[in-house]
Amino acid sequence: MLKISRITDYATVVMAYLAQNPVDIHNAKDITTHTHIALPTVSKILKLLAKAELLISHRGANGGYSLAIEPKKISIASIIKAIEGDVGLTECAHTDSHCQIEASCSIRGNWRVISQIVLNALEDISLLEMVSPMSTQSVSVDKLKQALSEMNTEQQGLQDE
Amino acid sequence: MLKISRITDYATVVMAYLAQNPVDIHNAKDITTHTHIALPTVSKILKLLAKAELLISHRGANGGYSLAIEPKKISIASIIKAIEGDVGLTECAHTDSHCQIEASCSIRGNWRVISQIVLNALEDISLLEMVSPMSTQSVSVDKLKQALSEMNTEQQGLQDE
DNA sequence: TTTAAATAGTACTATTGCGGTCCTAATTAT
DNA sequence: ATAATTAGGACCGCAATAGTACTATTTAAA
Ligand code: FES
Ligand code: FES
Repeated sequence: MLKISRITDYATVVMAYLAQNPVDIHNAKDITTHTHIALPTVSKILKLLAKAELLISHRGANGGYSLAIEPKKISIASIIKAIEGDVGLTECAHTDSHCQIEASCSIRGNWRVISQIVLNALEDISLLEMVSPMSTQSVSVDKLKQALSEMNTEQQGLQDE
Repeated sequence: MLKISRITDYATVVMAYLAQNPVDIHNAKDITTHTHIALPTVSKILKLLAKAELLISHRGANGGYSLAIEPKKISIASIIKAIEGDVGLTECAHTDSHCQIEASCSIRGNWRVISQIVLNALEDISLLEMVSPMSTQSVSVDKLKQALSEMNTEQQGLQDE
């Protein structure tokens, strides 16, 4: 259903929590108690985030994790990528796809473009924004829509030539 | 991995095929042979699309399906919705969510907003565009990105007040 | 130097969701 | 009447995912 896996969702929760104290080091247990996500799950998430270099891990006693860069510079897209690997909206859009109907499919390329558009949208939302509440009926959406329709008409022109 | 289910992907293929002959009535068998998607699967997809009123079904002998409205007016988002029901990027973003950490989760609202943004992007891509090839490195992406970053800085302002 | 606290890495299981199939009823042109 | 179709479910098996557990490694502190 065009959705992100739950673990990824949890990852954003964890990151959001850490973003509230960007400097401090938090260990897994601490994060568990504050986010109410099961300890093993938190642990798993933290490892993935560290591997993706969004977090810095501090091993040994008094260890834990801290943000690698400031919340403003961390995009939602980067968190998603950290957990889910490379993202494509459709199965077939991936490079190594072996879709059965691939031969007679004319829209694969287009899905790639669309994936990019969505990714770009997520790339431009930072963790910082995630922490503070967004305005639900923000002007932004209208603005976005306008930009998109402009882009569409332009493309239309390209296609017609 | 932030992906659309394969059936939805197939649905776009079916719709794209129909869009090439917007007037004609095609039955399931015809569509199967042209798209190379298995017959039962095609059948299933067609039913869903008809239920969502994207297609008109003609029952009985010589029956089949035809587009309910012109390709230009059919958005990718509407196709996705037809197959996958209401869309939300995260599990919890749905109304009837019973996420365990719901109580202590501060970002649920924001995920709703983000879902909306993505949806809007898909809302503005029509089936017509899906049929003709999009330019892969289109100017549009840059334009979109620009619009988004503008929107971000504006929001930043809102938050700081 | 020893101990305890913490992460790294990996392997495992259970469950859910999804893709795909099939069957019966209802409808309609011939 | 008959044949061709869609409507609407029920159904199953697989694969991906969520969640757990265990061992090795690292490091601060006693
Ligand atoms: S649907 Fe698989 S390649 Fe187009
Ligand atoms: S993660 Fe479920 S409500 Fe926020």
